Amino acid sequence: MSTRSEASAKTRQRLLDSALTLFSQRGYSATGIREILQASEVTQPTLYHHFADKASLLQALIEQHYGETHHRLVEVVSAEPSVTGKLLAFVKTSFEHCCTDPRVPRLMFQTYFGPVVPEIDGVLDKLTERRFRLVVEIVEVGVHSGELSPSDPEFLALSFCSMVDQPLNLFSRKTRPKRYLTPELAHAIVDLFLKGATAKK
Amino acid sequence: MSTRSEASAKTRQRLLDSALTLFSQRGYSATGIREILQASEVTQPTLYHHFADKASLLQALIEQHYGETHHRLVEVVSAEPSVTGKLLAFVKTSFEHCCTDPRVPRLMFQTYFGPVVPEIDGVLDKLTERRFRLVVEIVEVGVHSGELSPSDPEFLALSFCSMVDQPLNLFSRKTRPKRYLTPELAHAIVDLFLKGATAKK
DNA sequence: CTGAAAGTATACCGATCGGTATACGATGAA
DNA sequence: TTCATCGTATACCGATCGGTATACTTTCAG
Repeated sequence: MSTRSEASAKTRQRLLDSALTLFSQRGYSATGIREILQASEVTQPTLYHHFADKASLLQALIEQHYGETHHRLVEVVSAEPSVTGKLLAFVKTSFEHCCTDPRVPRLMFQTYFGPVVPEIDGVLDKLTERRFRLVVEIVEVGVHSGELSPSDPEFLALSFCSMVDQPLNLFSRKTRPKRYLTPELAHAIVDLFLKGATAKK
Repeated sequence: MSTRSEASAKTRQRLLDSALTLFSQRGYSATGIREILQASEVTQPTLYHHFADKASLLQALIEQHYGETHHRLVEVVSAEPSVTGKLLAFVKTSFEHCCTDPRVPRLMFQTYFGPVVPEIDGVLDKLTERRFRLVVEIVEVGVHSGELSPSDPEFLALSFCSMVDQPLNLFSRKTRPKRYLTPELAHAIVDLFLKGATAKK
C-alpha cells in the first residue's frame, strides 16, 4: 500500500481543486499562481513538480471534467429508447452535473465564451463540438423517423442546445443553482422545444 | 467651428475604438493599457486626460453601446403591432447589430459571461435585465391575448432569449457573422419558438 | 541501507502591470 | 497677446506576474 503516492495524488488533487475554484470565479488569466498556492496550502516548487506550467493546470481540469461529463451524458442518452426520452435525459443530466458542482460548467462556459486563452485554443472547441454532435445525432434520428419536423438537424440541435446551455450558463453563476435548474425546468424546456409556444386550440 | 474640441473628441473616440477591439478579443483584464495606447497612437498621459482609469474606459464603452442598441431595439419592437412581428423584429435587429459591428456583442457577452470584473459588477446586470424585461413584456401580451400558451412569461422569455443570444454569442466570434446570422435564421428561430419541433400531421 | 521522490522554505529573475510625475510643444478661444 | 487645453516624450513608481534556483527535510521502495 503506497501511502507515499497516495499523498502525492492528494496534493495534486488539492491543487486542481483550488485552481477550479479560482479559475471559475476570477477567470484563468486573472488568477495568479500565488492565489492557487495559498488556497491549496502548497509551495511553488511543488506545483511545478506536478504541472509544467499554469496552462497545464487549466488543461488538466478541462480534460478531466469534460471527459467525465461527456461519458455520463452518452451513457444516459443511450439508455433511453425514444427521441423525447433522450432529449430529456440530456437536459436532466446536464442540470444535475451543474447542481453537483457548479464550478465545472462555470469554468467551461467562462473559458469558452470568455477571453481567448491561447494556450488552450482549439481543445475546448473540439470538446464542445463533440457534445453538440451528440445532440445532432439524436435529432437526426427524430427527423428521419418522422417524429420531428423535417428541418435542418443542425439548426434544431443548435436551438435545443441554446435552450439548455444558456440557463446552465446563467444559473451556474448563482449561489444555489439547484433552485433554478429543476427537473421541472428540464421538462418545460423539452416540452417547449417539441410543441412550441403557440396556444393549442 | 471648434477644430480644437473636434480633434479632442476624435482622440477620445480613437481610444474607445481601440479599447473596444482589444477588450472584445483578449478580454478586459488581459488587455494592457500599453496595447490600447499603441493601437490608438496616443500617449499615456493623454489617455488619463480623457479617462480616469482603465475601468472608466470599459464603463464608457458599455454604456454607450448598450444605450444605442437598446434604444434601437425598443424602437423597432414598438413599430410592430403583432406579437409575432415584435419577436421577429427583436431577433432581426439583434442580428443586424451584430453584423454591423461584432465587437459590440462580443464585448457584452465576454464581460457578462466571462470572469467577473469587480469595477463593472452590477452595471451589466441592470442593462441585461432591461433587455430581458423587454422580451417578457412582449410575451406577456401574447399570453394574455391567448395568442401564446398560458405558460410562465418569464420562462418563455428566457427560452426565447436563449435561442437568440446563444447563436449571437457563438457567431459573433466568427470572422464573418453575416454568414450565419441571416434573416432566414431569424425567421427559423421565431418559427421554432412558436410552433415547436414536432412534426405536424 | 540507500537513493529517488515529494515536500518545505526562501530568495530571486526579467517582464509587465496600472498609474503618476515632469517638462515641454502646439493651438485655439478670450 | 495671453493662457488654459490638448498633446508628446520620457522616465519613473510599487506591485505583481509566471517561472526558476538552491538548499534542506521526510518518507517510502528496491
